[in-house]
Amino acid sequence: MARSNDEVAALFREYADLISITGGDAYRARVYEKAARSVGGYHADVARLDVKGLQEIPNVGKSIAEKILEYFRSGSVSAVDELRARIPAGVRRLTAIPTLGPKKACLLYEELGISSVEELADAIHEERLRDLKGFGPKTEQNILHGIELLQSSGDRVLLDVALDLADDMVAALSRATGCRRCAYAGSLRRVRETVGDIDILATAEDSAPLMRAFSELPYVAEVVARGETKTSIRTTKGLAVDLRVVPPDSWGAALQYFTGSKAHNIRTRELAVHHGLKLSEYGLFDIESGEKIASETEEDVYARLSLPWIPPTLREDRGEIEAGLRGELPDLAVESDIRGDLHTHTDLTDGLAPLEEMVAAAAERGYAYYAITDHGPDMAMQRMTDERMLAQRARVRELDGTCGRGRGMRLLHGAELNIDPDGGVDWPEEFLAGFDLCVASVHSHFNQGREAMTRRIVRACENPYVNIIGHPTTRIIGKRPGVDADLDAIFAACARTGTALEINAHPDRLDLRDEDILRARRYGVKFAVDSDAHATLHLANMRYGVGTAQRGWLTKADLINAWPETRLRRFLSKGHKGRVTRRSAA
DNA sequence: GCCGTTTTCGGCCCGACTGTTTTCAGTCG
Repeated sequence: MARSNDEVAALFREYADLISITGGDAYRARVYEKAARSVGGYHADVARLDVKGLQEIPNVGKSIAEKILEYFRSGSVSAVDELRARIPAGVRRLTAIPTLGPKKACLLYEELGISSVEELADAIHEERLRDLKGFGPKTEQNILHGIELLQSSGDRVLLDVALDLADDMVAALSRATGCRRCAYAGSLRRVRETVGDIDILATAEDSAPLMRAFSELPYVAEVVARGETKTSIRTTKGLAVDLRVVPPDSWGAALQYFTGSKAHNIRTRELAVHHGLKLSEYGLFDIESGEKIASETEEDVYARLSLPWIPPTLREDRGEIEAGLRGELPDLAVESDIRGDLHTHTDLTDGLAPLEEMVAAAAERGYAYYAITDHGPDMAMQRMTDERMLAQRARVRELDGTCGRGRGMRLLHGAELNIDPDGGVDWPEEFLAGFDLCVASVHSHFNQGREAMTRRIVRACENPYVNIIGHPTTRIIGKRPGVDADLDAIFAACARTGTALEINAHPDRLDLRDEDILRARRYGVKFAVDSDAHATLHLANMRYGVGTAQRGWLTKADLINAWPETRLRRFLSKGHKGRVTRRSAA
């Protein structure tokens, strides 16, 4: 079930689209888009706010506040219903076709009555678009091609896939003649969990050799647009990539511009206007004199807008501009702050590498501590027994303090428990007390009702030996939605019981996701960024988890695995004695 | 329809590329 904020956001996005399609005031449409974003990202449940509370949400004024109230009172908003009655839903769907926007969609509907993607394809084949103003043969082709792309759903790709490709492209372009600097920007630099297209930025006096090198990369399937400063291609796997080339002294302004997000850029450009300046990818200019004020580095550009440099992971217009102006940007956690990984597996259960190899690989990463957390017996196929677990523990104790910097890497013996449908876990408390820490996760029965699922996870938090809720929503990006649970109730339970929420760093999961982290931190919850590694190579996924933590505005104080070992052990004791004694004995 | 260290009314981000338009509108990011 969607959060009520998400329902309202979707409604306003639809309303904004309908306003555009019906040729309504473009500024009004934009206001609804902005309100949709603000509501979607707002921490409090809009269903529980009154007019006054609603108007405290940015971009929500009296009129929009009243529409929100109307929605929760009657289940619909009459203004939206009126436009829906005028424009079939299929017309809005037309605007999902690349190169086809609201204006063309409106014309197609009004002149030809076209109200679905299928009807549009038929109309083109029957040559019925021929005498429509603004539609030529090339437009027809582009629409047909766009429909193909839409139907083969040029989906967003996962962060790790896009990053590998981008690294490769940047390396290739950096070798091209005349390339001064080259880097990827866009959502990839902001470490979004999926990437719709890759933006690459380069500087050169002459762009031609770079554009040529770009078009000739081996995995280019199609050159979509080709200009002097911008070339767009589509890869053989359907991923869109843009290359922008600007003069060398525009590097900072261009990097700022192409890193986005769109909403963040709009805010920074508005800020520029308030300073009597104009901001573009070429620099920050004085409007009156046309003089260039800043352009060489991002720091320069932000500084002239009275802002500190804003880390790319924060650039989503989620309050970073306001925080920057107040000098209150968080000191974000970085990968080198991570002192250890608290959720990893070995070949004792479903991991690929033996304990010794995992420990050696962890030591290689310079960790101060490292936890081994294989599955408990509830995951029947793993054939875990008390004996096997205790034997592993003995071996972990032997290896403890034999690896890493100065042989000082401490090993923690833990388990990844399974949270059963009632909220119970694999072992009784007596046995759990022997572990240094326990991660507990949902692995089955994903479709329990919201209440039962919430109760289930809250009960796991209340277990005195459960320290971390692993991949809290169990979503798999693009494949399985997160469980339906009252996350706010779970966040409150975590804060109350001293249970950390995991930020699972596997690029398929990234669970919790950034928006939920933003909400959870308001409850005072602590987090653990874990790789959930099942092989030595997976330990390096930590970078994606840290990026996600940054997108959730977390500092190292928020991450239990960025804490010194003593502080971590105290947290793991959850206020009871058992675990703390083991620690002091060690 | 929202918003305010230029404003409670009059603004509202900026530029590139494409296609069809002989001067610019539409779309995109």
